[in-house]
Amino acid sequence: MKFSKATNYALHTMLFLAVVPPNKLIGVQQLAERQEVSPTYLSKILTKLVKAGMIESTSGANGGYRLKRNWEEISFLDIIHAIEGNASLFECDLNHGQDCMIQKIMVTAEEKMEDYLRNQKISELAKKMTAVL
Amino acid sequence: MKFSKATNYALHTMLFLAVVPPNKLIGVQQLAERQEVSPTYLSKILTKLVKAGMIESTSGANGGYRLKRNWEEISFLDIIHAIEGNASLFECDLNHGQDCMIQKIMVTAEEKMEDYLRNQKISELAKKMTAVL
DNA sequence: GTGGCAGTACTCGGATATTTGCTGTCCGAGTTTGTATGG
DNA sequence: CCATACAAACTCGGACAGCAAATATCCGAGTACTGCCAC
Repeated sequence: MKFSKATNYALHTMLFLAVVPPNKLIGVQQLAERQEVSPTYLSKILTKLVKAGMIESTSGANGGYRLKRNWEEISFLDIIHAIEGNASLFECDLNHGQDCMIQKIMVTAEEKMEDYLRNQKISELAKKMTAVL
Repeated sequence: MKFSKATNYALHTMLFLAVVPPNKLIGVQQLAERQEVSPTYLSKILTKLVKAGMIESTSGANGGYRLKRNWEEISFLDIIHAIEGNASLFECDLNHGQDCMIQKIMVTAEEKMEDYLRNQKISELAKKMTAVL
């Protein structure tokens, strides 16, 4: 029970793209160097973010990634779901009569966390970061 | 990022022990049958609960497990921590200057979930279960 | 100078290790209860 | 009738096997920019 490193890379990449001048293309190389990760592995993570519609890529020389429009609405939860999937954190597959009370409590707990993460926007954090500089 | 099956087994076992007449010893066999799990595997999980001081075991014939005193205070969070450990769900091991804002947000989110689970006592749930019967 | 051509710098995607943690099994050892056996 | 021995029913703990997911690497293919060269 732990968030994967991939999620961490995805969050940091999104934050970086949000801080950098918008519409500027950033290559995987540069993103990977900042996080000390192999470019090929990071690119697989970014592919998920592309498919989730959060960023877009342009190939070829001087290519790279950048945020898509309405990126300001993207929350932490969106990014986490894009990487980890949308499945519930807890699933009771025991077949004990009625629906599982334990399951219900666990799902409710999970929702508490998600509620918070849904309100944490990458754009808000980016604003705070630039203010410090 | 998922809760392990072991956590599910632990929660169900604790709930069962809380519903059954107190001080009665229940063998691993019986507990394992109810959850369709191999007794040897379940015993490993129960060992963790013993070390966490939630239940106690007596060996030998007619031996088994039972709850310890002050079990009524045991929360879902206690059980989860006993099985999954106390480490934070999210750890940013990148060395990027100051402490990581992303890490802070993730930890706060985690605490939202934990706050809820800390208030869910096994004894409360057991009370509800018996009321239904 | 301008149109094509090759080289370069990228991303994309699939295939494939490597590692790690969860799940599960096996077995020997210790412990308690119950039973049988022998004096 | 009592004591001792033995068997049965347990838990305990370590060692180990299997498996799936996360992590990471490699490589071929496609794509866009740049510069060069011939006409």
